[in-house]
Amino acid sequence: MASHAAHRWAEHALERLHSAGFRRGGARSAVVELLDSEDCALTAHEIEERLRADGRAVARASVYRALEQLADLRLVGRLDVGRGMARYERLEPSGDHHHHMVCDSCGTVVPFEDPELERTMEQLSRRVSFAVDEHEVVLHGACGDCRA
Amino acid sequence: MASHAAHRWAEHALERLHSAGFRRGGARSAVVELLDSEDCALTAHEIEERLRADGRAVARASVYRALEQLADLRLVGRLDVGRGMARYERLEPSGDHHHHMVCDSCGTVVPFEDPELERTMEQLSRRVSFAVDEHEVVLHGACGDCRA
DNA sequence: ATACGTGCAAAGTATTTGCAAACGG
DNA sequence: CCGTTTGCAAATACTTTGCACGTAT
Repeated sequence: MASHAAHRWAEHALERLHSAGFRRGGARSAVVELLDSEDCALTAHEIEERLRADGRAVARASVYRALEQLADLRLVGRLDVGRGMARYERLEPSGDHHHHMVCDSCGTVVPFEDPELERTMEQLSRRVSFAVDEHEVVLHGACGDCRA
Repeated sequence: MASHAAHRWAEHALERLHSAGFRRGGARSAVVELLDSEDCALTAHEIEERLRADGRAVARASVYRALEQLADLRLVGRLDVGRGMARYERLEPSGDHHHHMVCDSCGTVVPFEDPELERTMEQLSRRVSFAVDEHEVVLHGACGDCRA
């Protein structure tokens, strides 16, 4: 899965955690490694599940704690697609990011990128009264399979 | 507050509920009236609170049940801005809608409209693999007060 | 009169927190 | 060694559900 750029995000993240004064514990590192290997947002439950499947079981509380710390350092993004549970994914230091489509019948979450959308959001951000530092776009609808 | 168009949304909603086979109960009607008088998304808790303040106390469960029914009929929209609780607001039959800016330090939610954004979203919706029937845009950042 | 609607209390789910034991630096 | 990190279990917060009673039609 992790076929992405030069120095993996995991390295960057662990480094940044270290420089922020965090020690290198097993649970947190496992969460970082897992997020590095996934290209789209996972729920805390999915993260716990996959770590257990990989033989690196980590307590649920530790997953949440790691995600909170990572989110505070802006190393991961928290995403809400309206199914009662938050999703988390790594944030590229480059600022590169995607948005999400959610199938309201089966729940599948699919990422998409759109430069035109980014351009519009950029301009919009300058026009509004808030100091915007992040934006989130979610499309709701039916995926290919569910249109049948 | 409710200074909006011709026949109020409340009438439209109650009518539609009726034609969908729902009886005109007190709790649900109170929720409909309240949503009619508010121009932006409220949490279930805020709705319960305001109804109580208005002397029309409604059980929490009834608030949730009413909101679910209204959402199913697409009379209200459910919105998640990432603070652990859902927000609800009326949906105009015309399709007119706004999006939201969330202040990450104080939690304030402020609505905004942007025709250019709508145009972009419209085009984007035709370009993707899903059959999109709704979209949601959330800007995160700092409101005027919190930038101090 | 007969279902549907409502309130209350209890059950669920997702997430957070307290605490003692394990561990990194 | 000492303070951080972790796991476990209990606590919280929001939302849903079961049931008995009230109410609209």
